[in-house]
Amino acid sequence: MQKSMTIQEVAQLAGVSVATVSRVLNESPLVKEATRQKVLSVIHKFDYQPNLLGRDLRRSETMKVLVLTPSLDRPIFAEIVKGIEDRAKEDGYYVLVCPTSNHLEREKELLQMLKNRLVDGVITFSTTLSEEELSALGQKHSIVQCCEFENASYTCCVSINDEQAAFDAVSHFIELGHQRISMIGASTLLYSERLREQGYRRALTQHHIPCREEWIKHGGFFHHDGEALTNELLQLPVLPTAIFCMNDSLAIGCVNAIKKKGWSVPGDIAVIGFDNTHEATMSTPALTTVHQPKYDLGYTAMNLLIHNMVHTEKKYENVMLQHQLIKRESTLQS
Amino acid sequence: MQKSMTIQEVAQLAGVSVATVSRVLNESPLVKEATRQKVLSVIHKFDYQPNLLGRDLRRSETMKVLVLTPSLDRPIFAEIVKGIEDRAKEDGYYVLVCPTSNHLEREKELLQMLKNRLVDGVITFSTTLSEEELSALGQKHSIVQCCEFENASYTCCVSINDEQAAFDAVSHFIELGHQRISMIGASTLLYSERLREQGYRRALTQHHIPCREEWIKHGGFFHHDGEALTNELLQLPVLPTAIFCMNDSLAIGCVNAIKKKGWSVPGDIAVIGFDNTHEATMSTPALTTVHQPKYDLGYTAMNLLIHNMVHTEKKYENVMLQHQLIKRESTLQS
DNA sequence: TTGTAGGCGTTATCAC
DNA sequence: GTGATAACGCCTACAA
Repeated sequence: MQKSMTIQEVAQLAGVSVATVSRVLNESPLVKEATRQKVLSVIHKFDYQPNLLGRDLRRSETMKVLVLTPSLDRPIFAEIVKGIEDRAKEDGYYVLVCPTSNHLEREKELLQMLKNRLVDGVITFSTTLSEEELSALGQKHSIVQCCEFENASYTCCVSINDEQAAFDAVSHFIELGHQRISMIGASTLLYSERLREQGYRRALTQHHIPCREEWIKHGGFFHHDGEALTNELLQLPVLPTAIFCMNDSLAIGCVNAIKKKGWSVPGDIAVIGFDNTHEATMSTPALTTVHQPKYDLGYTAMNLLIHNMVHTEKKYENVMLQHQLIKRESTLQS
Repeated sequence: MQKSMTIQEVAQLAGVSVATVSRVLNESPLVKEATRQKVLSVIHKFDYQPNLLGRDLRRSETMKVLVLTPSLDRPIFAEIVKGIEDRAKEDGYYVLVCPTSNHLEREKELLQMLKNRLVDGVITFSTTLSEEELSALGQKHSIVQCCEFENASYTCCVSINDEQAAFDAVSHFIELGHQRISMIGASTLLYSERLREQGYRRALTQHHIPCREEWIKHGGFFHHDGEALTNELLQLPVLPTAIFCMNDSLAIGCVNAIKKKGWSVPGDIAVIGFDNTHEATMSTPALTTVHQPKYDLGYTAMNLLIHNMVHTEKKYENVMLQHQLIKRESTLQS
């Protein structure tokens, strides 16, 4: 990059001081209209672009927010990020998305940006940080966890009530007469998934249905994981008649595995997904699934983050938004 | 944020000058091991974190690269970004992903970060900028277009040969005996898509098959777009026996629409997709599709970008990587 | 209403 | 080897 114009040169060319140029740049009302025009004309003539590094350093804020996402190809994130961005725009923040691949080292590198004052705050979907690390970070900096979280003090979180959502889904199966209900998920490391498993167990217990450990499987986030896990289930001596999946991608893979065996959904086995992404309606049969208010989750998370970035006394709170069970063909009473 | 430790305070506590601390920070070899240890012990004791805004300002480089993507929920981008990130890591660059929603205004806001020296370079998938704007920008700054591009001077681009790729796909249909071949895509505004349409027409012409304009449809990127477009096709008086789709999501929607009408793929209508994302193998039938070397595209794009960020004499070149037609069930000879 | 000047936190060029 | 010190580009009291 060749060296570019500075506020000094603009000042000189306009015959005013740098302070005045700065005032014009920041739309200060205490600049005479005539000088303002003079300065603006120079700015436009030479297409002067302020170097915001100078401003950021001086103000010690960057108006940038980092969004840490495990991966870029999970459909649920796209809409959450929309919510984040819309709220960010209201206050002029930049939103920067960085995938971590769920890799601890990578995540720490990215979190360095916060410590190094390169960004003002972070929203994270699922962290690999320990409770202590997160608490320590949360005391000094602004961090909000979204959807998925590590339960720690000095920490903010916006999510749905995962336990209840799973309870609702499994209860729906039970109401339809199912007794042999399986559950497949991505990873037991996820707090949200442990909560959902609790909800799953509570629903079964409440209806005096015994819980079979071999019907609970974990293995990944994607289509092929759902297919693989379901294939494992389908080799069991006693087969489930219903499968509760931790996200819609898994559910699609699950449905596929069942169909490949020549069985039908929901005729032979019913399926419920999670998230209500657009995948859910593209599947045949369309998926019954737990709707997460994705846009609102993002918007709310950013809202909380902005509060904490702006005020010195942070609030550390867990916000829960409403979920909803969307009933579609994959659990239709036959 | 409470005011945090600076290099000055570290210097004082360690009983050395700021210059020495800076040297330690930057791993300069000309520091005596003893003083190095003294400084490091202070740094660790107080968990000093350098404010990189100061460094960036001083060095006038940020080691940050912006990736502009139309949306976050297009599976092809995830893997391209992996390639970008891996190359970036080799030279210590941060990669920041920002969705533009294909919205010109948003894109310009983001591009401001480049002009304002908040990032050192940009990789963009599809821009809404005009040829002139892009050329102007490309002269002063480092920009690489990836996969999708606006054909302008002072511009870099990494992609496959879209025209030839489409030609290959359609030729495959023709070899299988198809004569009534349709094509559905996202938007005629995309340069890549116009190229692919040329390839489509060339293949037909070369085999003396007339081109029917009503068999070419455009309307969006996603499943539901593919379904809607296919439904339009299926209402035509003369139906195609093969449909070439501009991406795998469209193809999945296309297959779905056909199956919902009670027809079979490839029995009644054969389908080819584009990109070879993981969706392609999850569909039933699995999709024949044009493979793009996604990771390599990203890696190569970042490589070129780094060259241009580092050297003052930029190279403006268009790199084409190899595509490949992957044959699967959706075009299987019945 | 405008200008002067100090400082944001760091690096880099000198001397010593 | 190490230490002053002048930038980097901008903002903002304070003075005028």
